[in-house]
Amino acid sequence: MAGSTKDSLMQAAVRLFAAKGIDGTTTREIAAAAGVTEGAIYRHFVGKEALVEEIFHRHYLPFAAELDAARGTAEGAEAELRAVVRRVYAAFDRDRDLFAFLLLAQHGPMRRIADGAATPVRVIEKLVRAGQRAGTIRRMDARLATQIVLGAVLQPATGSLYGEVSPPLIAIADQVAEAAWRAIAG
Amino acid sequence: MAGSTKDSLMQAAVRLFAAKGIDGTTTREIAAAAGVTEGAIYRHFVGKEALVEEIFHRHYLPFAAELDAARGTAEGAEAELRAVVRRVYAAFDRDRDLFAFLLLAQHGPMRRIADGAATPVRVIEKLVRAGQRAGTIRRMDARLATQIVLGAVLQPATGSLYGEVSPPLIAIADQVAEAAWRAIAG
Amino acid sequence: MAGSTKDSLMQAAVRLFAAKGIDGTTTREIAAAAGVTEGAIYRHFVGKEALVEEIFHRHYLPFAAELDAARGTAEGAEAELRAVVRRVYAAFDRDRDLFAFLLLAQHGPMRRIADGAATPVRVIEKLVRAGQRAGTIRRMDARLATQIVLGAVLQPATGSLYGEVSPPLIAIADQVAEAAWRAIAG
Amino acid sequence: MAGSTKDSLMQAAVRLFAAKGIDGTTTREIAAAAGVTEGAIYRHFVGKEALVEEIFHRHYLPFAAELDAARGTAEGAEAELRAVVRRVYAAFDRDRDLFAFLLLAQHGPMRRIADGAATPVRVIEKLVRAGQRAGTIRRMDARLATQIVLGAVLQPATGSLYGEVSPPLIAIADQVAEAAWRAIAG
DNA sequence: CATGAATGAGCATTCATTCAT
DNA sequence: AATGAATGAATGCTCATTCAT
Repeated sequence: MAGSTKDSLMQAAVRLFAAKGIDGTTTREIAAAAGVTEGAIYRHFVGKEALVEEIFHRHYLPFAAELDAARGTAEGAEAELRAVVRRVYAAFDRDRDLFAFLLLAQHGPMRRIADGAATPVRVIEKLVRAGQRAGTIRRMDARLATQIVLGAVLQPATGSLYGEVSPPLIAIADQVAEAAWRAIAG
Repeated sequence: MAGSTKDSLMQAAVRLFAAKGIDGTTTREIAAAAGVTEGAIYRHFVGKEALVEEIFHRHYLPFAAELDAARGTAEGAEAELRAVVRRVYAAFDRDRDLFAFLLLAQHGPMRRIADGAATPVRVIEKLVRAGQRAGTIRRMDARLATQIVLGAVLQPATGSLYGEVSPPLIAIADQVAEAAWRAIAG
Repeated sequence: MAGSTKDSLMQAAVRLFAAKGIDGTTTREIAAAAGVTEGAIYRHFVGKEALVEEIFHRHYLPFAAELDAARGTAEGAEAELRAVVRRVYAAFDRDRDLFAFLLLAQHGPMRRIADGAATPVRVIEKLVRAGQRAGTIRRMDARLATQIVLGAVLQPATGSLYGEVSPPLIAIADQVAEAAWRAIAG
Repeated sequence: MAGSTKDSLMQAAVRLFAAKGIDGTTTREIAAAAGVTEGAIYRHFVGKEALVEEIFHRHYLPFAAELDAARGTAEGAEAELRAVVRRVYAAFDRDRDLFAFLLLAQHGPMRRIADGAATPVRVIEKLVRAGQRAGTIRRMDARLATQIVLGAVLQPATGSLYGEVSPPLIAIADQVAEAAWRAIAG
C-alpha cells in the first residue's frame, strides 16, 4: 500500500509527541520508532514542523466536522451535547495518543492554524448559542459558557491520561454530558 | 537586595516558559531576558531542570495550601467552591505567566513531583467528598466529579490566555463557581 | 574505501593527543584536523572518550600480541628480550605519535582497561619469569625486574620524543637490549 | 603563619594534578580541596599556569641540586649512582603525589622551563660522562646511557604508583642502583 | 585576605536538515 | 524510496578569570 512509511512515521510521531511533547521529541527518535532513518522523514515531509501540521490537519479539522455532524443528528441542545460528548469520548477511546497530541498541539504551534476554522470549540459554541436562543441554556457570555463545557468534558479525558479516571471514557459519557448540561442549563 | 539575580532569572524563565514551553526555551534566552550571562544561571541553579523545579516548588504547593486555607474559611461545599474559585482566579489575575507555567508544567516533568502531595486537585477532591458526605453533592465517582469541576474552572483560565475570555477573571469567578456547582450538585 | 572519515578522525586524534594530551585536545581541533565538522565525530564514536578508547583498543592489545609473538620466535631469555626490544622500537619508528599516545594513555583513563589484559608489561614479565626459572636471570622480585627492563627500554623512546636520543630507534635496539639484559642477568 | 592558604592551595593542587592530570583538574576543585573559594587562588597566583609553574620551580630544580649534592659526596660513578638512587627514592617515599606531579609535568607545559637548567637528567648525565672518562662506564652515547639509567630508576617509581612495586622504595634502592649500574658498566 | 557573584569564551554534544548514492 | 554520512547552528553546561564588597 502506498504511504506505508509515511503512515508509520506519523503514527510513531503521534505516540512520541503525546508522551514527551513536540519540542521534546527528536527526528531521530521518530525515525527510529518508525523503523527508518532520519533522512526518510524528508522524503515525505518538508520538515518536522510540516509533519506536526499534517498530523494536526489530518485529524483535528475532520474531528470537528465529525462532531458537528453528530450535533446535527440530535434534537435540542441537551441531546446535541450528549451526542457530542459521546463522539469525543469515542475518539479518545479509539486513539488516546492521538487525542493527547491534539490536546497539547493546541497550546503549541497549532494556535494560528486552528484560528478561524471550524474547530471543536466552535462546534460547542454553536450549540450553546442555539440553546440560548431556544431558552434552554442560561443567558451568559457564550464564549465563557463554551469554555466551561469544554473544560468539564475534556478535563476527565486529561485525567484519564494520568490515571485519575478509568477508561473507557464512553462509559461515563452520558454522566459527564449531564453534568456539563446542568452547569449551563437555564 | 537578597536574591536579585536569582529572582530575575526565575521571573524571566516563567515568562518564557509560559510563552514557548520549557523545551522551547533556551538557557541563553533566559539569561538574556534576565540581563545576565548564561553562566550566572549555574551559580543559582544546578541546571535548567532544577530551575524549572524550583519555580514549580516555590509556587505550586504553596498555592495548594492557599487554596485549602480558602476552602477552610467557608461553610458548606457550595461556599467552599466559591471561595476556591475566587482564589484561583485571583492568582491567575495576579500573574498570568506563572499560572500558565503551572498549567503546562503539570503535563511535563512535574508529574512525579506533584504526585502524592497536597495539590490543588486534591483540595477540590476533598471538597467534593465532604459535599457528598453532607448530601449536597450528587453521588458519583469523586475523582470524576473533581475532574469535571477542575475543567470547568481551569478551562476559562486557559481560554483567557488565548483571548476567548476577557480578563480579569475575578469578575466571572462567582458565575463560574455557580456553574461548576450545578454540574455536581445533588 | 571503508572507514575513511573514521580513520581520518582517529589519525588526527592520535597526532593531537600525542602533542597536547587528551584533556588538552578539543573535539573542534580533532574535527578540523580531520577535515570534517564536529558532528561527524558522533556518527562514528559515541563520544570523545569512546574515540580515545577505540584508538587504545585498536593498537595497545594488538601490540602486546605482536610482542608476545616476537618473543615466541626466539630461544632463551636474552634472545627473547632482543626480539622484543627490536619490535618495540620498530613500532616506535613506524608511528611516533601513536606510540606517544599509548605511552600517555596508560597513565590516564586507560588504566582500568589495560588492567588484567595481556599487556606489553605482562609480556616482559613472562620473559623475566621464564629466564629466572632457566637460571639466566638473577633471582629478584619479578615485578621489579620487569619495571627495570621496561624503563630501560621505554625511556630512550620517551627521550627520543624530546630530542635526547636520535631516531631511528631501531638503530640502537640491540644496544639497549644488551644493557637491559645486563641489568637483570644472573 | 604567612602563606598558609597559599601552601594549602599548592598542596591540594599537587594531589589533584597527580591524580587527574593538570588539564583534568579545575580551579574549582583545587579551591574546594584547599577549603577556600576560587577567587582566593588569584590572590596568590597570577593564574592556574603560574600555580603549576611555582610548584614545579619550588621542587624540581631544588631536587636536582639535592641530587647533585648527593652525587658529590660519593667516590666513583658506581657509588655516586647508588647515592643518587637513594636520594630519588627517599624523595618519592616522602611525597608520592609531588613525585607523580613532577613526573607528569615534565611531559606537559614544563618542558621549556626545565630545558637548559640543571635538571635531575643532567645530574645523571654528568655522572655518566665522568664514569666514561674514568673508564668504569662503557663507551656509548652518553645521552642514551643516561636515558637507560633514568628509565631503570624511574619506572619502578611509576610502577609503585600503580601497585606493581611495593613501597617504600628506599628498601629497593640499592638493588635498583646495582641493576642500573650493570646496564652501563664497562 | 577572602568571598561570592558574574563574565565570556569555550566545551562536548545534539539538533533538524541536506545530499550523494 | 531510503540510506548513511555529513553539516552547521545551536544546546546545556563548565572553565579560568575578574571584581565589588
